Formats: sequence, structure tokens, C-alpha cells
Amino acid sequence: MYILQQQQQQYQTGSLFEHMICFDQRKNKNKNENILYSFMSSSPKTSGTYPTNCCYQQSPYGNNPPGQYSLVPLPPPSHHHHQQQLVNNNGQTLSPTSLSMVYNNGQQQPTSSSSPSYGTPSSLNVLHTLSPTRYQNQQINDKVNNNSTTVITNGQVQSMPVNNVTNSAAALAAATAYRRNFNACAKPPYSYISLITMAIQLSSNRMCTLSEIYQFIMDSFPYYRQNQQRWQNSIRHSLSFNDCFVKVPRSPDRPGKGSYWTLHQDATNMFENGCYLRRQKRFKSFVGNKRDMSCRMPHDRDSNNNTRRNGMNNSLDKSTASTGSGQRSPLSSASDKSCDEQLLLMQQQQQQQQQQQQQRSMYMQHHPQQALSASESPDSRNLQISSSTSSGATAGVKQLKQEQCEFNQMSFDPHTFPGYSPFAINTLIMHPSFGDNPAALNAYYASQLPQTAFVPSSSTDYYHHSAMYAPQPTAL
DNA sequence: CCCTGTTTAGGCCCGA
DNA sequence: TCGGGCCTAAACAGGG
Repeated sequence: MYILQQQQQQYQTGSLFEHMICFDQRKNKNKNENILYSFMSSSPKTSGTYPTNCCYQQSPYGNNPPGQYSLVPLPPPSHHHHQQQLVNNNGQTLSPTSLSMVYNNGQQQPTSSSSPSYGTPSSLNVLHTLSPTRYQNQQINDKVNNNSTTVITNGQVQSMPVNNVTNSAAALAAATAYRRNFNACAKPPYSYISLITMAIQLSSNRMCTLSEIYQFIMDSFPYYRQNQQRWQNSIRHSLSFNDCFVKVPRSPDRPGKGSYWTLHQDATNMFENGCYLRRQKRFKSFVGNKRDMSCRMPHDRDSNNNTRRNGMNNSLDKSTASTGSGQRSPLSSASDKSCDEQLLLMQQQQQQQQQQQQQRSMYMQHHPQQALSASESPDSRNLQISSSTSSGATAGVKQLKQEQCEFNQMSFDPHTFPGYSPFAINTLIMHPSFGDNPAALNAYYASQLPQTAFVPSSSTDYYHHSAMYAPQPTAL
């Protein structure tokens, strides 16, 4: 188990990066090895003191304030796969069983006062010289082999022996580079379907345009600021191909290019307990007990694929083959999805909006004292919102975010809102009653945020938000 | 022309 | 081995 030290840190105005740790025990299960993913999400906040047990990250844009904590995963000792060392800024071991938290040696990274952009952040320049996949694989290999750690120096992949890592400054710099590069470059363990679902579920109206989906993904995952042509093609393919995504035409009062995409009404709970790591099962659209052929090709693509693999050929294959590669099949298309279905979806969305509006009004009626209080920190506001919802209110995440925006006197735009990242949801889950009890947090997530939250999947604990874990005195 | 959307095709990985 | 899920590439069409 990873244990994070509680810190209280003064942050100046600027970008604060939440940190989230994610274990993917799926792909490396056979090796009995955790793969650590570490993500950051931009969450600009006003200045203030934030009591937190999070470990804040170096900004991927290089604009974080000096003196920031960094998170450095060090290779674990060979006798224990899941442990990492906590070291201070001199590379001294502080704990045998925790993530390494090191001060950034007081050195300020190359800074940029400008707001984040998606070009080529200076701190990531070095990464663009090699394949992210290759680098990630190398790091995974390092973890499996337990004998070295990979860093990138001057664009070159280098392995550092474990026994040198504890050797003060050089090791620290290397490990810091490792940490930073790993975070920035690691491919998130989510499928494209997961990413699209996140984007839709966290959007204002539960529907997104294609470009909004792109933007969400790039906002949330630095990895996807590279090779955009590749993954964006895959995103389009996923949208078109999967039944769970439904295209909604633009209304006349919202002209523009491209349709909106939303989730199929029966596909809002594809992921176990809201865990986006894997789907419970591939969603297929049915009407009653029968496959809804108006929504999808009469032949399932993957089964078609498998029949191809198996050397079989059926009439459906022939019918589609006759259209030629890339030709639109005359048998069906996504645009054939019934108008009734689309209308139903739009009606549901309108109802959702109305409900949210009602909830918002009720909230403000019952919490007039929270209308404005300049002395409160944004985080204390989060606490109050969490408290109100955990005590039985059924406010949605979007509503909470919107209220948070209103409280901070920020205009609420789901696509520019700093909490648009799914990880920012965790800022809402700070209620002290959860303490360090992930089960309680799970229960809260399950009851309140079934479709939008990241939920640790039972005992396997796929997700660990640092805020979930209080310091463990016995380990420090 | 670029973006959006559809479809085909092939490959990899994993679990049954 | 097989089926299923997913990723990637690419051809192609249509619209702004």
C-alpha cells in the first residue's frame, strides 16, 4: 500500500496539479506486479493554504511554483514487489514502505507564466524524441526486473542501477526525471471507450462534440497531446463503431459542424462501479430481447472479424465486401439509429437539466449562508458541498462543480472549468468522515456518483487518490 | 481543404 | 484454440 505523508503547503496563485495514482493490475496480473500510473490534472486555484495529504506534482507545463513536492517512484527492494522508498531531498530513506517524496531541491524548474497550452511544453520536449510506448515499456520492464530505473537524459533512454539510486544528488535528479517523464508520458490505462465515456459523462449536457472529446482527453492526459492524428482517428472509429455512443443532431439554435455524441440510454453503467479501467461487457444495443439492428450493422464487426480470422465467410461478409473498402454499407449505418431513440435521449437530457436546476435551487435555499463568504477557501467550500451530499442530498457532480464555480465567482463552462478533469472530482470528496476508509468512500461514490466517479474496484483497489489515505504512523 | 463520420481490415492480448 | 475486446491504419464520403 502506498502511503503519503501529510503536508500543509502554501500555494501561490497558479496551477495546482492534483495527483492521482492508479494501479493497473489487469495487464500485469500474471506477473504479480503493479504498474503505477500517475496522472495530473490542472486545477487552478486561488492562493491560500490547503491542508492536504496529497503530493502535488511538478507541472507538466513547467509553471508550478518553487518548492513543490515531487513524487519519485523508486525501484523496490527485490524481496518485496510492492514497496517503494520514501526519501528526502538528500536521497535519504525515510520509510521502507512508501512512495518517495522529495523536495525539488529548491530548484525552480523552467517556468512559464503563460497559461497551459497544448503545444510542446518545455518540460516535455525531451520526451518527444522517442516513442512513448517504447519508453513506457522500458519502464515496465525496469519495474519487473527490479534492477534498474529508466531515465531520459538528453533524449536518450538510460538505465540506472538500483544500487546507485540512493546516491544523493545524481540519483535524485535522475529519479525526478524518471518521475516527471513517467507521469507525463505514460499512456493511461483507459480504453478509448473509457475516455469518451468520461468526456460525455462529465460534460454539461451529457453530450459532447467530437472536438470537445478531443479537448477533454488532451486536458486530462498529457500523453494524448502527442500523436494526435493516430488516437483521434481511433476516437472517431470508436464513436462510430460502438453501439454505446449515439449521435445526436445539432438543434437549429446551435449550428455548427459535427453532431453531438452521447451515451446510449442503456450504456450509462458500462464500467464496474464507475471504474473506467475496463468494461463489464461490451455494450450491444437491443430492443427487447432482440438486437437493435437499426443502431448497428447487422453483422457485429468483431464477430465478423473473428469469422475472417477463422477462415469463414458468410453472406454478411459478402454483402459488405461488395461495398468496397471504406464504402458506406448500404445495409445500415450509425445514422440509421432511430429518430425515436435520439428524441428520447434528448428528452432525458432535458429532464436531467431540469432536475439539476431544481436541485441547485433547493441547495441554495437550504444553504443561504454559503452564498458567498470571502474568507472561505475553495477547499472549505468543497467540504461543505461534500458534507451536504454525503448526508443524503442527491446533487450530481456537475451541480457540485457548478456551485463551486459560483462560489468562486467563476463562470461555469464545462469545457473550461478547471474541474472538468475527472480527477478533479476527488476534490469534492474531502469529507472527514471518510477518514482513511476507502470502503466508505466507495460506498459514497457508488451511491452518489455512479456514473462519473473513479471508484476503486473492491479489494483490488485500482485507484488510489492520495486524499483517500491519511498518514500511517506505523509506517513512517 | 479540413473536419467529421463510416466502414473495412488486420493485429494483439486475454480469458474460457 | 477460439471468441471477444480493443487498437491502429486507411479508404472514402459529405459538409462547412
